[in-house]
Amino acid sequence: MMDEPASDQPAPRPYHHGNLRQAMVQSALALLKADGLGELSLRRAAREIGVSQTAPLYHFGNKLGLLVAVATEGFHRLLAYRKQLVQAAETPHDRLHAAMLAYVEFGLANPALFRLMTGPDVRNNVHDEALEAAAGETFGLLRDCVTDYLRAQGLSVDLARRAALAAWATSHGIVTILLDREQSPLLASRRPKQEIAQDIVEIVIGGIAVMKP
Amino acid sequence: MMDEPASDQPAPRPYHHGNLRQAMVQSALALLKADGLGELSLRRAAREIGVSQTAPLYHFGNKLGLLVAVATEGFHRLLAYRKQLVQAAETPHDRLHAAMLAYVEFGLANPALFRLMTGPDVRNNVHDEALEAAAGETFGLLRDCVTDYLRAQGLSVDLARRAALAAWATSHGIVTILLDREQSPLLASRRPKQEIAQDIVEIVIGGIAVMKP
DNA sequence: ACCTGAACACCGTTCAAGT
DNA sequence: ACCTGAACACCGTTCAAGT
Repeated sequence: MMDEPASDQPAPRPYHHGNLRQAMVQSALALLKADGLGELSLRRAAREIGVSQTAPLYHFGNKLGLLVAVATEGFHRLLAYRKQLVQAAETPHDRLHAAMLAYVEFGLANPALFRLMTGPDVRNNVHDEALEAAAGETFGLLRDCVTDYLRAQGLSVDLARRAALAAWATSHGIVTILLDREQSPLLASRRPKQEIAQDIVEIVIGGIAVMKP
Repeated sequence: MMDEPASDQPAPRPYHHGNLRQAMVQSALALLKADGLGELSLRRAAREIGVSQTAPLYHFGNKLGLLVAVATEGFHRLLAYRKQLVQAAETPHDRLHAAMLAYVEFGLANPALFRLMTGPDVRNNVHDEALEAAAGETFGLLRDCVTDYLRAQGLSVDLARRAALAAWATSHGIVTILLDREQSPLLASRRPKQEIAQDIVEIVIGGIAVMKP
C-alpha cells in the first residue's frame, strides 16, 4: 500500500531495475551507434543506465554474454531488412540481388553493430542457440534466393550450397572493405558505395549463372 | 675501454636496448601467433622483451603505432607469398586464381595477423605511408592479374578496376567467414577449407569472364 | 532473485626523471 | 636519443554483502 510514496523527489531509483537485461542491450546499441565498438564496455553501458557497474554481470555472466545478446538483436534486424527487400523484388534475379544488397546496406548503415555481429569474439568461442537460430535464418533466406535463381536459370539445385556461400562471402567482403577503407587510395573512385556494391553483386550473380557442376 | 666489464653476471641488460622497435614488432607477431589479437598489448609485448612497460611509447607514440608497424610487416609477407604463387602459375586464369588463393591461404595461416592487418583500427584513422605502399602493392598485383585475364578473355581492360574489386572483396569475404565460423552449423560441410575457397574463387572468375561493359 | 561496493589484476597514456 | 618509474583513469571479473 505504501509502495508509491507521495513524494515529489526526482524518481528515487528503486534498488531493482526491473528489466536490466533489455536496458543493457539498448544501452549497448546506443553506445555502438554513437562511439563505436571500441567504446563499448560493461561498466560504461551500466553507468549510462544508472545502475551499479557490476549489476550486468548477473544477467550476462561476462562481457561476451552481452555481446552475444546484442549480436542476436542485430541479426533479427538484419533478417527483417533482408526479408523486406527480397519481398519487394519481382524476379528470382532481383530477389537474389536484394538479399545480397540488404546485407551490404545493413553493414554500411550500422558499422559497429555489423562488426560486432560478424567479428571473431562473438562468432567463435560461443554456441548460443538464439544467436545461431537468428544467423541461420538470415543465411537461410539468402540460400532460398539462390536456389530459386538457380532453378530459374535451368541449373541444378545441388549447386545451391556452393553458390550461396559465394554470395555470402562476396557480400561480406564488400561491406568490410567499404567500411574499413573509408578514404583509402585503393578505392580512390568517387563512385557511391552502393553503386560499387551493386556492381560486384552483379559480377557474382553472373558467375553463379555460368557455374558448372 | 671499460665498456665490457669482465664479469660473469648473466648479461646485465644495458639501459638502452638498441633496436627496440624491431624487437617489439617481432614480439607482437609472436603474441599474435600464440594468443591472438585480444592478448596483444603494449605492456605485455614490452614485458616479453624485458624492457620497461612504457619504453615502446617512445618508438610508436601509442598502441596504434605498433599495430601499424606490425600490419605493414604483414602486408610485406602477404605480398611476397602472393608473388610466389602467381609466378608459379602458367596461364592468366591460373595466375588470377593464385593471386586470390594466396590471400585466402595467408589469412587462414595467420588469423590474428590477418585480422590486425585488415581490421578497422589499423585501416581507418591512419594514413601511414609505408602501410599504404605495402597494401597498395599487394592490391596492385591482384589488379595486374585481373587485367591480364581480361585481355586473355578478349574483354576490355577498362573493366579491371571493377573486376579487381570484386576479386578482392570475395577473397576477403572467404577468409573472414572461414576464420570466424570455425564450427558454425552454417558451414557444416566437412569439405576442407581450401576446397571451399577454390570453389568460390572459380565462381567469381567465371563472373568476371562474362562481365558486360 | 536481483543488485551494490570494495578489491584485484590488467590496460593505455602522461610526465618527470634518469642515462 | 633512448629508457625508467610513479601515477591516473579506465577496464573485466570475483566475492562478500545488502534488499
